[in-house]
Amino acid sequence: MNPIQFYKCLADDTRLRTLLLITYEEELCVCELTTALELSQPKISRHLALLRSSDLLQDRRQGQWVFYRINPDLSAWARSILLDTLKANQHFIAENLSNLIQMGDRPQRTSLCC
Amino acid sequence: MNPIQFYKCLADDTRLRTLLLITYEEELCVCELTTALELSQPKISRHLALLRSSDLLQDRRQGQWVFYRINPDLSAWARSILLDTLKANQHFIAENLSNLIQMGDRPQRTSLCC
DNA sequence: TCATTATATATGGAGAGCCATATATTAATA
DNA sequence: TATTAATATATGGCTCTCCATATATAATGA
Repeated sequence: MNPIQFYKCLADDTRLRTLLLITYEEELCVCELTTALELSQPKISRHLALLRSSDLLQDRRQGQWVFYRINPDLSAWARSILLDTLKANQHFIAENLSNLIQMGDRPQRTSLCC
Repeated sequence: MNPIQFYKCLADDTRLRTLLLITYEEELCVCELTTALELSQPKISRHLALLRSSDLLQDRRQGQWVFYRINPDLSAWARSILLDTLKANQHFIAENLSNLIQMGDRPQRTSLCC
């Protein structure tokens, strides 16, 4: 992971919040992110596309929903930095997490095992 | 330290190299940076001014030279991220460090103590 | 099964604002 | 006067955003 490209991804409000929320929640779909961030769906989708094409995020479709998670192949140091940033800045996404918790009708994840 | 502002500072080639070089060398002056990065002096100065006004760097004048170092009041998490980024990306600044080592007439630091 | 409609997500194109750079000049120190 | 560094200005390019539209899946009814 090229550090410049990595930090360009983190240097935008929408993208950093998205990355920290996904780091915290492990996996989120587009409609959950639009609710948490209170932003339009095309805007979210655009930034998700950038994060996907930069190999920071991985997506999987489940029915009508597309879920995003941190790319498991992302460099260890980059993953560490996301975690450290989250730990030191939990207040930064507090309101977004609150929006998420209050959201009704969150899509069910199909369990990946068992 | 606001994480967005912090990552905007890191999301530029000149600035990230500057920050990592200073993290490694502890303190560098503008003319050393121009040699290490092979860039024009106004370009370096402009980025240094941004890093200073964002409270990532601290400057001190010694004679005709101005030395920059990481602001000791920078948040611990932000300093950690600079260190971790350096550790994981030493190759990224290898050529710049090599330029610095080969530089003749590097200004003498007056020792701060003793 | 087929057609229709609704929901979820992605993308093309255009406009606006921001940022990095180059050049020229000024300031400060020796 | 020479060296080092900072700043002012103009310009080009990039990126964020918005709107409209396209695509994909699901649900409903005939």
